[in-house]
Amino acid sequence: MNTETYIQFFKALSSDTRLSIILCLEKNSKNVTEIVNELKMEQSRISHNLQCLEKNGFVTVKQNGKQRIYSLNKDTIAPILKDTKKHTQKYNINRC
Amino acid sequence: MNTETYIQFFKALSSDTRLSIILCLEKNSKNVTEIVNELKMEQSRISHNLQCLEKNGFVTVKQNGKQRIYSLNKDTIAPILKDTKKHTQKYNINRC
DNA sequence: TATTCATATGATATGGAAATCATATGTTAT
DNA sequence: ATAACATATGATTTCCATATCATATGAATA
Repeated sequence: MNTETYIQFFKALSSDTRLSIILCLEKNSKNVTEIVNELKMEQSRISHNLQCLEKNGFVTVKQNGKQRIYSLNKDTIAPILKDTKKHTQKYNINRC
Repeated sequence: MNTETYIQFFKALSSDTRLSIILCLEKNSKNVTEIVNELKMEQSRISHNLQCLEKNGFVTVKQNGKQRIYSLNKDTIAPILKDTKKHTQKYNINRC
C-alpha cells in the first residue's frame, strides 16, 4: 500500500465540512436539504463534499423521489472515530 | 468531542511527508539524519513535520548524544492503519 | 409542458498549509 | 574555545484544497 492511498483516505476525513456531515449522519440517514439545514452550510458546498465522501466509500446514496438519502458507512467510520477518541483522550492535539 | 479535534488528528495523518515518516518508523526508531536519507527529503522539512507529529502524540523523541531518536506511537498508529487498509481493500479511494 | 423543488456540476477565486531558504541552537570532539 | 556535526526554528513563498458563484440536471406536480 502506497502513501497516496492513505493520504486520500485521511484527507477525506480532515475537513470541517466533511466531518460535520459524517457526525450529522451518525444517528440516521438524511437527504441533502436536511443536512444543509442542520449544518447551516451552502447547498453546493454540502453536495460537493458529499460527492467526495461517496466516491471514497464513506457514505452511500439512495434515491427517493426527488430526494437523495445519504447514509453513513458505519463499518468504516465507527472504528476510526473510536481509535481517534482513544488517542485524543491520552494526548493533546494541536494545530501544526 | 468537537470536529476541530478530529480535523487536526486527521490532518496530521494526511500529508505525504508525515505519512512517509510514519511508515519509515514502522519497523524501528530512527534519528533525523536517517529519516532524511531514507526519504530523500530536506532536513528542515523532516524536522518541521516531526515537530507536528510529536506535538500530537504520534511519535516520541529520545536524545542520544547529538542525535534525536524518533519512535512511532504504535498504540495509535497500528489500529488506524489497520482500519484504513480494511476500508481501502473494499472501496476505491479517489482524489476529491 | 411549464413550473417548482431537490440536487449536482463546472469554473473561478481565495485562504491556509506546507516547502523552501536562511539561520539559530545544541552537542560533542579537537 | 573553536570547529564540525545534528537538529530545530523563523520567515517567506508557493501551491493546492475548498468555498463560492453561477448554472445545469433531474424528478414530481399542477
